[in-house]
Amino acid sequence: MIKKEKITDKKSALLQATLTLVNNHGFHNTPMSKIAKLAGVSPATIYLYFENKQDLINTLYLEVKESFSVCAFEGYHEEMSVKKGFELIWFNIANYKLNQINEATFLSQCDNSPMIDEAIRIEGLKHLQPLLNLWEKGKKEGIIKPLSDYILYAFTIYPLSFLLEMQDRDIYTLNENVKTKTFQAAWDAIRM
Amino acid sequence: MIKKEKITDKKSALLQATLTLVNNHGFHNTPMSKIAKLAGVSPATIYLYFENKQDLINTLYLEVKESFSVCAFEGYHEEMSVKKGFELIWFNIANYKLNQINEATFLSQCDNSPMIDEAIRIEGLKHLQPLLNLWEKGKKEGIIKPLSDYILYAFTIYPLSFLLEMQDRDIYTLNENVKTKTFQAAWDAIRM
Amino acid sequence: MIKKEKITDKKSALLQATLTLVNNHGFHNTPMSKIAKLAGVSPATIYLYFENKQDLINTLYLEVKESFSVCAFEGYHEEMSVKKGFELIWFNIANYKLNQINEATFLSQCDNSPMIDEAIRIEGLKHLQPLLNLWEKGKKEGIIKPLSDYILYAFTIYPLSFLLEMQDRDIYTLNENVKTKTFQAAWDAIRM
Amino acid sequence: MIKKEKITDKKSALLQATLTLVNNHGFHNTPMSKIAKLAGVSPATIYLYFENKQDLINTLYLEVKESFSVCAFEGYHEEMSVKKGFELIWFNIANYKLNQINEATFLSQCDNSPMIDEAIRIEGLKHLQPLLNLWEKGKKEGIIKPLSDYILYAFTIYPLSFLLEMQDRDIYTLNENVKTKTFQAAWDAIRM
DNA sequence: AATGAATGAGAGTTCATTCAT
DNA sequence: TATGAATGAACTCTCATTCAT
Repeated sequence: MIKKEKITDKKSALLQATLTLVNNHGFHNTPMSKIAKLAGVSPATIYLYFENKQDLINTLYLEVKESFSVCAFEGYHEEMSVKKGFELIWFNIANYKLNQINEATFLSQCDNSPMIDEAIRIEGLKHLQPLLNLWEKGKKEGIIKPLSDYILYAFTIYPLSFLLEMQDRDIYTLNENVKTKTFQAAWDAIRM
Repeated sequence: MIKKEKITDKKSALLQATLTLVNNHGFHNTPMSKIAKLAGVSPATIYLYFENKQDLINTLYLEVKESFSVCAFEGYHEEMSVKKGFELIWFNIANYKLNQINEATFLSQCDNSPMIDEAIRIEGLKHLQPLLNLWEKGKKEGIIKPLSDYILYAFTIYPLSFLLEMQDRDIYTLNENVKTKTFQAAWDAIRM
Repeated sequence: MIKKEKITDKKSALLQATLTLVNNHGFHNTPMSKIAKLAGVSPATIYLYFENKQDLINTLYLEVKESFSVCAFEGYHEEMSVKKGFELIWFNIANYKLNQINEATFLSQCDNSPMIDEAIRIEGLKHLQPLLNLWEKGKKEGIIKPLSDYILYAFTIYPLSFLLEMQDRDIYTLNENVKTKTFQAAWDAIRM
Repeated sequence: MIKKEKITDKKSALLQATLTLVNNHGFHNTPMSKIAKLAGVSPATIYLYFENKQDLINTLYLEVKESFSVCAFEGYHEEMSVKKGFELIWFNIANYKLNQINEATFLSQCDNSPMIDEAIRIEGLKHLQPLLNLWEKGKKEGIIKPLSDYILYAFTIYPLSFLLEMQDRDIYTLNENVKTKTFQAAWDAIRM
């Protein structure tokens, strides 16, 4: 029992260290040696838990993406109305991005660079399916504009990445009041 | 005169080579030696025109950003109505992003990574001033929602980066008809 | 008793694994971890039976060399005539090299590389003493050319290593008929 | 001109250093860093002249093999009688192996290990063709035993490798007189 | 006796940058 | 101005060996 916990300890210490360092310096400016040092292990130890640097990043990506998805759809069920459902999901995502800053920043970096293997990236995309289903329903009901999912995503969820980045750089911070107004913009963009 | 042209030749050959290589392989997978080879010069020559790799990237970034700005505001003058002005600028930017794919991809890469020095990035932002002025006017006239410029940007211009990336990866392509509908989404997001 | 057998079990499993792996991948491409895995034990266990990698190899070398010697002189007794005795030993060795391919290949590899400690190598040579005695007798009787044992060895036994290697690489295989003719060559080389 | 000589200088210094170190410590105990040090250059410089360690070894192998072939067939022409031709070649090779000890030892090591790529090894074999032709002629004339070239090689040329090794280890040295007698053994092995 | 986890030392290789010409 | 040659520093990754259990 103690043993297993310890193992998990080291593996997650490594993942955590990677998250921090990649966020602050980028993938290519994060040598394995620094990850090891921050995690408090020897560089060689990394290779007990991960095949190589790419595998380490991929694993971290999928793990964070998973935690993101869980947050994104928390409290959501398919019987909800389109608007209510979308509102719930949007705020879930917004809160994740603006509160879990480290994780969100990391996902942003990954999604905007060839740092993650294409196959892994695609695997990570599956998590959004419920949102796509919701949009489908909304389009059928004439509530949402008949646009490609890519466009709907681009004008509702993707903008949050920009706001996250602004917040991360201490340029601009959203408070709760503004967040509600921002949701209105997102909803106006895609509603009929 | 001839001499100066020649110099310019080499410098811009280097910038062009950098653009191509960074786009295709990323900043850290683009060694100076390859840039030199593609530009047809010796690695040492790069250092006659640029201080170091970072300076080369910064210079390229500012140059491309400048060309982007010129496009963005082509045909625009401050007497235009808010809606007309915004429409013009939005389509200018959309066309730039979807047609000048190389330049746009490069800007996207830079804006989404710590590859560009913060100071330089801020300098690049100044170019958008006319758009910010337009929004200011729109807000005063009650045409545009009273939101921070960052939010307005996030929900109108920034989404184009996502669509550019989709197009770049051959996942989704916008035709003219859809582009018009997409503009509608952007406008709906920020109009009162 | 059971205990001792078990120990022997593990030790010989390790030796066997080493033989296989070194034959297939060479000394330096055979990590201790792979030896352990193939033998079904932990890497640390190796060090209960052997001081280090070098000791493991040395031990294996001497063991195989011993089995080789047993084969080489099977059925031989000093009362035999020089020719008969030499013929017996030569065929014994030839059959060993061409049939016990794994062991023979391993010996060949060891003998042709600085992989084995010099002291150990010399110890392994002692096993050939009966053959050297036979040659001594042959020289005295005027049946065998008065050449150094090194030369006699070089032109009778050593060539078999080359043929073994050819066979190992599927380049050339000796059948029984050719083997007899080959013995004739060996004998002609050293007989008066 | 000076420049080209310098280039050749460094490349051949590297090849020479490799020869020495591989001879003394084996391929896998010869790190690139030591090769560089012995050649008086930086490790990175090696990669200006060779693709990687394997390429360095391959190049050296082919170069030495070439010099060996030149020696082996010096003074030989196809009009010679079988015996005279064989004698010439055999002594050429013997002298090479016993005098150019470094080169010969290196070739021996390469030929007896998977250190050289198979394709390169095959390329190196072509050099022996004149000897094979000579044997063919000898077999037709009924002067040489009708045995496979592999066997003829094993009992005439290959034994020299053993003697070379003995000499290299200061165990046994051939003088001119003995060398002649040794030739007799080689010739007796394959003549009718 | 036996182990899985852990590691320090070192391997091959790359690259931004410099220097002699 | 322009260069090809050269390099020191740093990278990722491997492995013989050890240690706590």
